Amino acid sequence: MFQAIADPTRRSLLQLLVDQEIPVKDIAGHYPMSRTAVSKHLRILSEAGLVVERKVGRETRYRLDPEPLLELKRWLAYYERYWENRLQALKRLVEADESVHPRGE
Amino acid sequence: MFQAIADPTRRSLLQLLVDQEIPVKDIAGHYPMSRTAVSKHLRILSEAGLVVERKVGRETRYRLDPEPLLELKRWLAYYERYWENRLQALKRLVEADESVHPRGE
DNA sequence: AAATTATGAAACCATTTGGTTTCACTTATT
DNA sequence: AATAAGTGAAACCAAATGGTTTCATAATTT
Repeated sequence: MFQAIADPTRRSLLQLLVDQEIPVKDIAGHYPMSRTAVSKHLRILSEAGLVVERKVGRETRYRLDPEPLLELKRWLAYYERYWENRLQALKRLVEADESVHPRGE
Repeated sequence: MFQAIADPTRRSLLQLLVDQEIPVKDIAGHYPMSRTAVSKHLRILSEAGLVVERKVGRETRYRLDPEPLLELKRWLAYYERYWENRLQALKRLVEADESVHPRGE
């Protein structure tokens, strides 16, 4: 999953597929690379579960499945409190300084 | 940044440096690879701003700087509403089903 | 039935990545 | 002053990555 979203093209694909189901040909139209290359990116996203494919006639349509991003959210939540600590420490510094140099002085 | 956290060793390093400042030698002790390899991972994290280095005598100590993860949080927030939509859709389905098969039946 | 369209698989290629070993350099320690 | 310790830079290597082109196959259109 982390690997899947590491590539900028793939992140762009996720955004494109956010609430539409699009066939490979049309997806590829948005990118400067070959259709095959796009197809390979889609496969990687699919293996990460970030995208769902559905065959309709001779085309394969893809759409976003954001569910695996929950893992990322959990991972991130772990660090969130640390940067909150940092921000709070900063805030305390600012406030301490204000008691010495009150606003409007 | 996305690239930096794509590697499992580097994610592990972030966790290790969460609230300690540790010299390279000690960091490397936690990993099966060479000190040089760990050092290269640390450099990548450092370039992404996820880690801060400080030279103390002959050693270089590292600690986490979670600030760049804010970008990840923002990226994630964009998709958050989509999976919330999905969860709500699921919830509606379950509730609709319960009106047909009430609980305790 | 023949031609066209949409696609993935395969073979290939250059570059990046994650690792190694060796070496030089700076900072302790004895 | 000599030795040891902590580190990064450099050269090197195998494997992974992101791309290409070509080909086979299945579905659609004519």
